[in-house]
Amino acid sequence: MVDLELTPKQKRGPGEPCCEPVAYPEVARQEAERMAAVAKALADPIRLQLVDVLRQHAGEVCVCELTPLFDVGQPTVSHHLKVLRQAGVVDSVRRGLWAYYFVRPGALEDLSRWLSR
Amino acid sequence: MVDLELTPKQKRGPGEPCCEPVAYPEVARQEAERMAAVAKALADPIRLQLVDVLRQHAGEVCVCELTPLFDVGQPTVSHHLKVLRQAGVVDSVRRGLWAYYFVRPGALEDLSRWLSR
DNA sequence: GCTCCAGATCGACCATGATCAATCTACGTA
DNA sequence: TACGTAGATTGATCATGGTCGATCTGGAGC
Repeated sequence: MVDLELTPKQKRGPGEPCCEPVAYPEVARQEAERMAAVAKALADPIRLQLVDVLRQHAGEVCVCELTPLFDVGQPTVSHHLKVLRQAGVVDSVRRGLWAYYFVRPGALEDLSRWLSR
Repeated sequence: MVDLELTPKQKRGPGEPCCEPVAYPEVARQEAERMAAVAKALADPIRLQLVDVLRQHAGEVCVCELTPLFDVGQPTVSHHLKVLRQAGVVDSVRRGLWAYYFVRPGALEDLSRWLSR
């Protein structure tokens, strides 16, 4: 055990070391930032419920079926879907007048695996 | 296939049904809201990096080692740790002058499993 | 007692984000 | 062509949240 040279400010009582020095490599930082971006997209109750509904109906769900599930207006649902789409969590196809949303395959896997390390 | 009775506003072209009606049970809603609370706590880059650092050093890490890892002030780091603690993601013990934080065992499992469900 | 330090809390400031009313854009139908 | 509808966009409002400086708390040492 090496006796680290400490300035008076960092002086510690004998037998009371603070803890091991901690390093946080840049690679881990960048991965964490990507995970945080996905987590941010999921950090709203309505958005998480949207994802839940979409994946339970494997395939596509029309926006006109999603909107009445929540007591917010249609523009708000549209906004939340946009946030999810920009985060790469969901995608959509237009067919006629209607827009169909679906969870992008594997979109949640990275975060799930990161969380369970 | 039952021909649903539609008001003129919901009238659809023949051969162009919107999609299957969607139900979202209350139980699923509540679970989603709990998941959203955890996701919210993880939705900040600094907080996710804090979690990352803590779990990589299995055991405890002193706040005085965490603070210099980020270019925000000490009160801000303290704030983020508080958010994580209130969400049940981390916990802390005080020992002497120092506070040691650690990831609560299994704290991230629920969200991870929900995501990969 | 007093002083120093680690960490938490407070108060204020500012940026972000959720929401809605109104409008716009396509598309389908008559 | 004109009209109605699904959904996206705009702009404004209001709440939330990240940040910092200053202060407070409590333990350790003198």
